[in-house]
Amino acid sequence: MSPAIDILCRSLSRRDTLLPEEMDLLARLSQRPAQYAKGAEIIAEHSRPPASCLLVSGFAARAVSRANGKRQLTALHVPGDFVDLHGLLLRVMDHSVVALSDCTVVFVPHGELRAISETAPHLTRMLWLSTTIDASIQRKMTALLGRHTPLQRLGHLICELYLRLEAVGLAANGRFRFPITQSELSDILGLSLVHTNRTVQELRATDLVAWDHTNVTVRDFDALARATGFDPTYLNLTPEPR
Amino acid sequence: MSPAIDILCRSLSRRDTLLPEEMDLLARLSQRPAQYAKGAEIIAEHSRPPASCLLVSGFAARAVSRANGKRQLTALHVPGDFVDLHGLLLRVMDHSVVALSDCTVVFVPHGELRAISETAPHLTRMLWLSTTIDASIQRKMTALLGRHTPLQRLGHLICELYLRLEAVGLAANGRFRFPITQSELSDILGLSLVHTNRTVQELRATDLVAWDHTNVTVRDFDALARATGFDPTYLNLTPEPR
DNA sequence: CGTCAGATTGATATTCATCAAGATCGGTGG
DNA sequence: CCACCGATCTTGATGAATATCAATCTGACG
Repeated sequence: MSPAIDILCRSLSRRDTLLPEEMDLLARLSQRPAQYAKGAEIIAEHSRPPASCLLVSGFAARAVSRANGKRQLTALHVPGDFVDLHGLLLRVMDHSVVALSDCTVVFVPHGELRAISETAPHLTRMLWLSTTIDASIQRKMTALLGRHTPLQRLGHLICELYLRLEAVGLAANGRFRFPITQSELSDILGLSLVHTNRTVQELRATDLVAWDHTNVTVRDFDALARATGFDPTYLNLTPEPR
Repeated sequence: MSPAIDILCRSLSRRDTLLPEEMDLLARLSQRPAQYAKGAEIIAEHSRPPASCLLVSGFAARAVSRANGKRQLTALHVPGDFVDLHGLLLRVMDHSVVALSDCTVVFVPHGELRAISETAPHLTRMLWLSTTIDASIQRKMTALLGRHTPLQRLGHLICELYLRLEAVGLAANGRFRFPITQSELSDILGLSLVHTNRTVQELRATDLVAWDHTNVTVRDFDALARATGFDPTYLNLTPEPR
């Protein structure tokens, strides 16, 4: 099995059992691999992609740019995320997808995904599920931006990322690589660069998290979760019949 | 056909053609009707609903409440919205749904929706689509809270609501009913009540919108859209093969 | 007429953005 | 090896945006 499908299966299997024949269907999908350097645009806003992009390694984000030069990163993606699976249904991209680090992706043609939706109901629901989990995360982001302090937003983001990365085997013992600049972080948190810097320092001062440039170490996950109101329900990391 | 299924079909048909036999499948779904008074909780956070809620009349919202008493309304729902269709896959609610006005809803059992997903691929994609449009709207909300001024958030919300209500026949000639208190509005916009009040006044002062308690009149939609950066792409109101 | 929810206003405190400099660090050419 | 450079991080100072507090106003309704 290709690394791309392997990590996708790992991600989906955390939510419900995938049958061998379902994994097989996934393994037989066409894959057009591609590499993007940090900062590159993977999918352009307003484009009509003919294939969906599965992130295999690196960090990517959905981005909305404004006329005044401001930018909001509305979602952060980790390996195993089927970043624009929804493009299968939405057709026209209402945002762009950018590489926050060097990224490896594969593109899977919409036609073949649609074929799965015609013939494999449970696997279709698993793909549907993956878009609804994305939506759950998005909802949480909305609540964070609306009613949480900068420190809570940042701490919550760290908790979330840790669990998401752990689910695909990319984090353990409280540690994960997070190669992101504070400027990009400010576009996620909806803050100015200066304020983001001060918030990172504030988080460090709590001693709950150590953050040395590209490595984040969560020293006390439970305390961090408590302090930021983190409740992992929305990540749906419990296997359920779907 | 029941009013519930009628309005659902009207909403879906704006996105792609529904075949008569697909409408038929929807019409044969069991419906448990229910009424909720303004302020009532329709679905509780952390519950495991056995059915999904279709909003037939009135306004509802997803709500996330915080320990400190603050509340964020992460999404606004209008008639025709299948408010918690995603509950079919997510199982456990990570937020509550509340009635912002008196509401009529019907509940459709998950078992029957799952049956559709087993036998009617295109209709399944249409339901999937409806959850991804919800997600698009949520993404937009995130961008609004992160990088837009209060006045832009409010104006953008008005533009969006107008088009969504028009799509199901509940708005015309720039007018629609919007029975919401400024306190609730502040929970949508992520602002304090006082600041929300001043923002509403600021919007009125532009003369682009008249707002007399429960009736909103958009005087110049294009100008309002321009001023708030509104681009309707994300609402997917164009029919496409899905 | 009294009451109550919602809208509005003014005053003040806090948070956050912006502006303008430095400091740090890895890489690169001489 | 060293001087330089650009990207990133950090700091201080200032002003604008927003929250909070405390009234007051308004209209619907018993």
